[in-house]
Amino acid sequence: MGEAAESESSTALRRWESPGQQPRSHATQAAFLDAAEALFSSSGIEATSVNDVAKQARRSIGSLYHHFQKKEILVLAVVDRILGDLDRVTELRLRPSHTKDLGIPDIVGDYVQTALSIERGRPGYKRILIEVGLGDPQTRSAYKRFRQRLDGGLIALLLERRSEIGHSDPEMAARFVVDQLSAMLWARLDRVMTPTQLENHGDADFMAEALASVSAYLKLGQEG
Amino acid sequence: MGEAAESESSTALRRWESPGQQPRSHATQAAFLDAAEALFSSSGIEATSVNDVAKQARRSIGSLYHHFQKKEILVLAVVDRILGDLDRVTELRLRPSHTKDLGIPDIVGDYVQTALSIERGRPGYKRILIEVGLGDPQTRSAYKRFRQRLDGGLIALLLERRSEIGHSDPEMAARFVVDQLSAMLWARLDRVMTPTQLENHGDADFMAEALASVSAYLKLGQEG
DNA sequence: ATTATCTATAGATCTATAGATAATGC
DNA sequence: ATTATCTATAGATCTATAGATAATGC
Repeated sequence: MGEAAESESSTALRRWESPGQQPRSHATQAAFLDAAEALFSSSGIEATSVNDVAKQARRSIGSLYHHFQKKEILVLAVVDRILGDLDRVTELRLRPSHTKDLGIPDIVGDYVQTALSIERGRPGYKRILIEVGLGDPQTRSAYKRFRQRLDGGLIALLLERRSEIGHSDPEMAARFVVDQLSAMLWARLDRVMTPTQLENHGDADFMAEALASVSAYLKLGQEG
Repeated sequence: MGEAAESESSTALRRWESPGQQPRSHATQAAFLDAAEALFSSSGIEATSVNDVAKQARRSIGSLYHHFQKKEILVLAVVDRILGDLDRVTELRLRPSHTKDLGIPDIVGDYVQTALSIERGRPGYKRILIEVGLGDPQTRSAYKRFRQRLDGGLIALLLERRSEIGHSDPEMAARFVVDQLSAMLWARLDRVMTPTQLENHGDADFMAEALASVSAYLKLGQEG
């Protein structure tokens, strides 16, 4: 639990950070961030007024503006907190100690389960990232950096096990597989606007078919 | 070419439809719809004011409200037009005459190409459907009906060729494949917030790998 | 003395309407 | 006579600030 550990690898941006000398500041800021994140993810950012946020946080609008100079800065603070949390979770999962001695199916299974648990633990966070990212290049690239670390990490793990892969172009095949998995996960977890044909099947069925697909496409266990 | 044809199969809702007795009404309404769709898809609906729409359409705000009683009704009209157009395109593609004598790889290739051309011909339409759908169950179910017709159509075509499929559960496998393809297409076409590992590869590479994956997973040509 | 919080409100949108003017079609 | 369009603006938000009051920490 070294606090310094996150400083290097974080894709978060920390574009707000008020001086905040009194301890109660942290509780208040957290209350505003919690309220904002909840309202933003359920109703959208533009549809949420700063007064809604203050009301939900049981604080005044004046206090909100004392901590966050503009609505935009509150929004970016919410985004930063989300990206920072995601970084921390994925950093743990990608540690070599977690993955050594595992074959490709286990690695892929772990990736799928991590993704499912992240999304279910924080439903709607992507809605926020999308709404902000559409207008803010910095958020877009911060999110891309996060995805690149996560997906790039999985690709590296797959290519460390290239002896298991029978596909004639393992580099491209690994990238294709990562695209395929993350796209399907996104679709499966967005229950609002992306209907899927397998939504009546449980995670176990989904996972089994995903592994079968990856295994067949990569030609696992048949050296090329 | 057969105006009555669309009435039965359309998932569109036609919830606005002003009387519009004068011919010029149609041109004006189209100008408002064009302007609204363009602004909504690039800036978002909430961020676009009705005044922006009127300005872009080179008409007055009063005229806009003469044709569309509220902003909400303008929004729903834009959505209806999109869904109606999508219905028409996919209806053509799913005609039996287009698909007979084709094997599964050709069918899948055709599906992928149709999807790519739809999205590229109308970039950003999904942003509108998502923003409206998040708040409006009717739009959500209309879009789901459209997707169900399209994906269900592809599944039916695959299952008509079940003798080509070696997978032990062809029904589930067909559904999985459709989910997989549409998820990847969505990800590939959303260049804003969904980074992909294959974005530097052209459509030909993407298509080749997608077909290879489908073929390997379904075990095409190896009777189960 | 400094930081945090609150109430009240100024000022900037944005939606929607009223009412006058112009174009269309019987 | 009816339909379509325009200008001007009322009324409802919503963001952000001013200025007073309360809590904290040296």
